[in-house]
Amino acid sequence: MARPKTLVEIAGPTAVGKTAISIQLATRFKTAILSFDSRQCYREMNIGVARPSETELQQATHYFIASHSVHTPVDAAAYEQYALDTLHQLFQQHDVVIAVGGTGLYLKALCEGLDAMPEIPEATRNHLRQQYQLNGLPWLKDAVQKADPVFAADGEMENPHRMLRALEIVTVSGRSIRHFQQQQAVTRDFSIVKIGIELPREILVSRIHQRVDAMMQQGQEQEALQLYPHKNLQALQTVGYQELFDYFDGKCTLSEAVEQIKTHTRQYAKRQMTWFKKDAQMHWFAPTEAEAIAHYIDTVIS
RNA sequence: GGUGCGGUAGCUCAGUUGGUAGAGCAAAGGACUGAAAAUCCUUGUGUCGCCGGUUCGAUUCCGGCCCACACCA
Repeated sequence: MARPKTLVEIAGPTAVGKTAISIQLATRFKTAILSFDSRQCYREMNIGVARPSETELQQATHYFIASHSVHTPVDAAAYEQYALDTLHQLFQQHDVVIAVGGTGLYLKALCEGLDAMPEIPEATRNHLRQQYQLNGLPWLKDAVQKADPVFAADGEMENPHRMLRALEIVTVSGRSIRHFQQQQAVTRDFSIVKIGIELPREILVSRIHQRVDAMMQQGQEQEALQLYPHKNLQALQTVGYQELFDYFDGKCTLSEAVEQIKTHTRQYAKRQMTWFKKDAQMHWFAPTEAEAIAHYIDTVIS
């Protein structure tokens, strides 16, 4: 009989100290780490997304870190598939696997699954986005109103991403996106322990500021410059890059760009906390409590 | 020292032909099933620089003062 398998996930805002804890836990449980970070998976991005260092990567086997290219972007559904495949393999050798990251939607996809949706051909997606670029929000509202009145009735009709998604689905399938969104969480064949890492806001803010300054010292400007030709790629709609692209475009000074990076990182951390705090299953710890977390995991899995 | 321009929300500013004021950004809270480090929603009382005068009423008009910037000496 197979032994029970457990996924221990470590969630929290950027710069809170998740990487160090996850490596300590992976070492302690002699296991591997699966990331759920939507940006550290791209090999072209390193400094700006605070990817774990080479030294850190050698201390534990990491998955979904520098595993993809910005030219073949990952989305939440692709992540779910990748993560489940990876876990299937890892659970052959380990009873516990550590997941760590800050992307709420990816964590949700991993824990609860996403409903199956029709595939959207590239051509359709590009066409609709182009129409929106050309004609703006009024056109998009009108198009959604006509094509998917069900979504238009209760959907976010000021949110271009959501409207474009609804429009893609109805264009391809002829049915409302609501038809596919069953919202029924799937049951995984492993159990899940949710750990949240948090710090008082002022402390997190000062850590964020320090980290941004450190990134600049490590050569983030150069890293961004190399990616500047690809600034419109989806993967590069990322804090720490867009602000420097604005600087390269002459829209602001370098120090203004750095201030913007700090501000946007603070705002991002706040959104992450909003997402994770509403999860009642999350057990919260400080980043200094690796031992307490390990004990907690022991009591849960035994 | 003189002249000019300004001093309004944490910041940048708008405005009130006299009835105590509003945008953007920031901040705070929230949403979020294939772009998610994305995208979107909600929230604006602040001695309107200080002191006087006129007025039923001044942030708004008048006088003085202080401060900042620019130019002239």
